[in-house]
Amino acid sequence: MKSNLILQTAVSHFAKEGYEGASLSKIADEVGIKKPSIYAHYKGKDDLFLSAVQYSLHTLKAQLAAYFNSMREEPLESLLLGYFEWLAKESRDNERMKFIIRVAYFPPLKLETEVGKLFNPFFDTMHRHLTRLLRERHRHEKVFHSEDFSNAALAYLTITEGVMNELVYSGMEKYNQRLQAVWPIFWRGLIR
Amino acid sequence: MKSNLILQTAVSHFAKEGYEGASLSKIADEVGIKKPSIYAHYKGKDDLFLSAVQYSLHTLKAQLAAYFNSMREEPLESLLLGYFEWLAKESRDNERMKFIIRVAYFPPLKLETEVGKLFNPFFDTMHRHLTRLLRERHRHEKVFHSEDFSNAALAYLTITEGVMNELVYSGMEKYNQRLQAVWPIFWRGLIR
DNA sequence: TTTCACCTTCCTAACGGTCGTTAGGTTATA
DNA sequence: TATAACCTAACGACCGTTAGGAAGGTGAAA
Repeated sequence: MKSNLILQTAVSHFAKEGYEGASLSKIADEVGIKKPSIYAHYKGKDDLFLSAVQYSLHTLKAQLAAYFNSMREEPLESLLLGYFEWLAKESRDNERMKFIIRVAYFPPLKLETEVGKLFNPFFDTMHRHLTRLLRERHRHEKVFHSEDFSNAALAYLTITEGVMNELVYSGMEKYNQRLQAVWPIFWRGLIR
Repeated sequence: MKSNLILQTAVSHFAKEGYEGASLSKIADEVGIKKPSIYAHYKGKDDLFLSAVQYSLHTLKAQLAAYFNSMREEPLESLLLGYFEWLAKESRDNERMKFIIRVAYFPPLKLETEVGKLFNPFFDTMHRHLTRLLRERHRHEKVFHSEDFSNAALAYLTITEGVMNELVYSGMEKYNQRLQAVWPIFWRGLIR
């Protein structure tokens, strides 16, 4: 499927150079075709970009579901902390995570609203599922200091983003450093 | 000073469109001059961009020093929490903060190393000053759970970045929401 | 005090290059 | 035979940059 190869190459280029910085010529070069051939698969640069966003979010969603499902039986702290390791492992080689973060924070101005329409439901779903997870765990075993699970989930997501930025920007070492700094404090503040 | 007006306009454009997306024509238009006139003040786009980074970091550094100095006598939690309010107020109208964050996380590829040379000392200084502040406060009054002040400072900075991203991306409302979610947990985890 | 050279700042015009995109044709697959 | 996938060629638009010159101010020499 050439169309999919174009998409993945595009993700990598958009991640590294941004929407404006990436060029269809260079994407086509890496795929091994000529620039106009891209138009046999996508309507234009915007279409390719939005398809890349959609594809990336869809893939991430599936991976997240798989992770949380596989950790269903684990203790809560292993699950929440393991998520960070999982994120690091997942985003080490592939550039999809970097692309997602870049687009979330700095979408191209002219596609801002359309990007938002793709992202906002994603974040809301994340928040909702996490809130439910915390609440259910608390029902079986009173682990938390507060019963405001929505805010606890939001706090967790905030920290996720904080260290994830460090991951895409400064690499694995500083990421682990940050994680080890912030997690004990956060966890201690969270539980009873 | 026309040269300074160009610089500030450039900051605003680079913040909104990124290095590749911003164009010298549009910057010149907003300043009220023609594009080649920029070359009377800066050697080229790269020079203008790096000057903008330097100027922004220099200004931020001065403002930070002023804030922490003015809060010298305040209780620690007021100082640390007030910093978030201060950040929000400072970055509401001006685009300098957005520019700084964007450049820190997604510098133009070809200027990556030079940008790093400007940013890394800045973050290191922040981390060092904050560590010292926490240690000194603890000497006068035992407030903290742990005595690893370096990691506590790092955790604080991580949270700062996490919510600050929310500020530049989603605006004031979601920023406050996140801050109110994460702060009580963080503070509870930090103190004895 | 005038003159002249110099420098800064701005301009118009134009350069080569890259961008995204389209037209139109070829080839292979279904 | 129709359609999808690719090609070459070329389009207009914009990019950063340079050349070359006009205007105005500054400061030293006459």
